[in-house]
Amino acid sequence: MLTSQRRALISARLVRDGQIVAGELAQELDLSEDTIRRDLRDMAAAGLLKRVHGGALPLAPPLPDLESRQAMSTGVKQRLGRKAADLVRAGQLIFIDGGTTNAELVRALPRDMALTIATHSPAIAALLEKHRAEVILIGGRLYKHSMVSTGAAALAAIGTLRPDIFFLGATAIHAAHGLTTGDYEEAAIKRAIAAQSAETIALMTGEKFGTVSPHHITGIENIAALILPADMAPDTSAPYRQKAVRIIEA
Amino acid sequence: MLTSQRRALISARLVRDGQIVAGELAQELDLSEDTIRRDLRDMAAAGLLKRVHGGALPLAPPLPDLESRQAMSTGVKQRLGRKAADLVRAGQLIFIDGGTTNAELVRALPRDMALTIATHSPAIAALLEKHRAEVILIGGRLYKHSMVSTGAAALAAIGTLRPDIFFLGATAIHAAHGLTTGDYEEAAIKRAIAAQSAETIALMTGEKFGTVSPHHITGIENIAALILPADMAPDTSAPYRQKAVRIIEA
DNA sequence: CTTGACTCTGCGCGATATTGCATGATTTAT
DNA sequence: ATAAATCATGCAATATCGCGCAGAGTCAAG
Repeated sequence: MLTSQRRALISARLVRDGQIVAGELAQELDLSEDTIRRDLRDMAAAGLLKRVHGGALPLAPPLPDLESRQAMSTGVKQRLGRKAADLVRAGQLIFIDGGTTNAELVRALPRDMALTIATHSPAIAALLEKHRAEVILIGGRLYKHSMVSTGAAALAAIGTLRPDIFFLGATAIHAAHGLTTGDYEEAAIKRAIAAQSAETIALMTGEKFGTVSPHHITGIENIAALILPADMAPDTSAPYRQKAVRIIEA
Repeated sequence: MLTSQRRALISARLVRDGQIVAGELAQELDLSEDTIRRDLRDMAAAGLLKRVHGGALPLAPPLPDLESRQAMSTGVKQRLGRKAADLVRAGQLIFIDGGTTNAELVRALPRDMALTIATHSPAIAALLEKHRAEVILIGGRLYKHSMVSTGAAALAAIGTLRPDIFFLGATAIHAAHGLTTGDYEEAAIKRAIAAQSAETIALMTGEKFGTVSPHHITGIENIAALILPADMAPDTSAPYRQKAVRIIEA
């Protein structure tokens, strides 16, 4: 790869991602970090970017929305959300759990798709304003930590639904202990939704693998598909591949 | 995440939220609280914010924010919302209708007040995340235009509540025709909530006065208080003053 | 064809920066 | 008044940095 090509790529990435992380780019291009650092140093001297510890930033900050979203490194979650959206078919009733990863799923859903979407997360419901889909909001007492409806009212409302797909978010996943979360009520709700649904699909970011939280949701064998980042360590994801779960890499 | 990005995020949050809570931000960014504290300490030393126990505050009241908000003509809604918030007492159960004016009411509510707040608006519910109040979310089919729960499920859930105050939003208000709105289901829901509540308080911006929408909610005589802008034409508000309604000017 | 100047790249090294944890002090809430 | 939360500090582990050096490739003059 030519130097000028590489520098053009750096400029393009700054526009696209709003940031450059020297170590990541070196690994991606199979170059030493020194080379990237030299590029960044030179380009900073040429006034093309702002050098910071760990990488570089654009001289003028990008759009506020883009900034805040990518600052929180939602790239992984975006990829998971897109893969999940690919599994949805027109006419289905899908249930979407709370959480920022599932929010990315909503953002990835085509706005004009004919769907019925149920959720117990007000944040997810609010995101669906511009979508054509019919939205069923599950009410109840809001559990403050994860901001989803819980309690008897929520359980009763869920009992009337038979979703085709339940997109599940959990706090932790472990080969032996399955999917777990931190709150008793929250776990009960997720269990109830999963029991009503034809299939449950879990979206999990890498740091959750191999960890366990106090309250059990369901075993891995009850998950129809597990969506996880493609760049995970192979031995981390190996136990789940053996459990005959469908693995989707994003 | 790059350090300088994180600090930029902190600055952005200070403008947006008017405060930083160290523990919350640490959890959200998956960092130790020490790192956030160090950021706040350094930024305070650099004169970018004011360090306080538990987090940080902006140095000066965020003028640009206020400016841009009022440029979007939400200034009136903010004033209405503040006056409405003044009517709330600790320990009460209040029901908050949907809409941007009621969103300002939520923003004006003290975050640490002991309350139970019911709402059928996912947007209002999402705003209450940082509040100490218990939140009861009314579920149902989301009516897309105003993004509130409607239908039998919502009506049933409302029937179990006896709110002290219902903060009502409506599309139109007229001395003879009372409060009206554009959707049949929405009107039915608002009627049901008002019927359950000890008192109903309406927040109305100036342009709604003297107008009528197709579906009737309730008459002016059933409104305990009407909060309206102070800078309205006197003859516009005169008919409502004569109806023995309590008028609160904001 | 050979040689030398030049550039680019990767590696090693010591210096610096960042982060998380432990500890004891301080503040806040109940 | 007591418990819990928050804080500052020191320390150790890790990441990143800048610099010098050497090998590989390029190019042009000899």
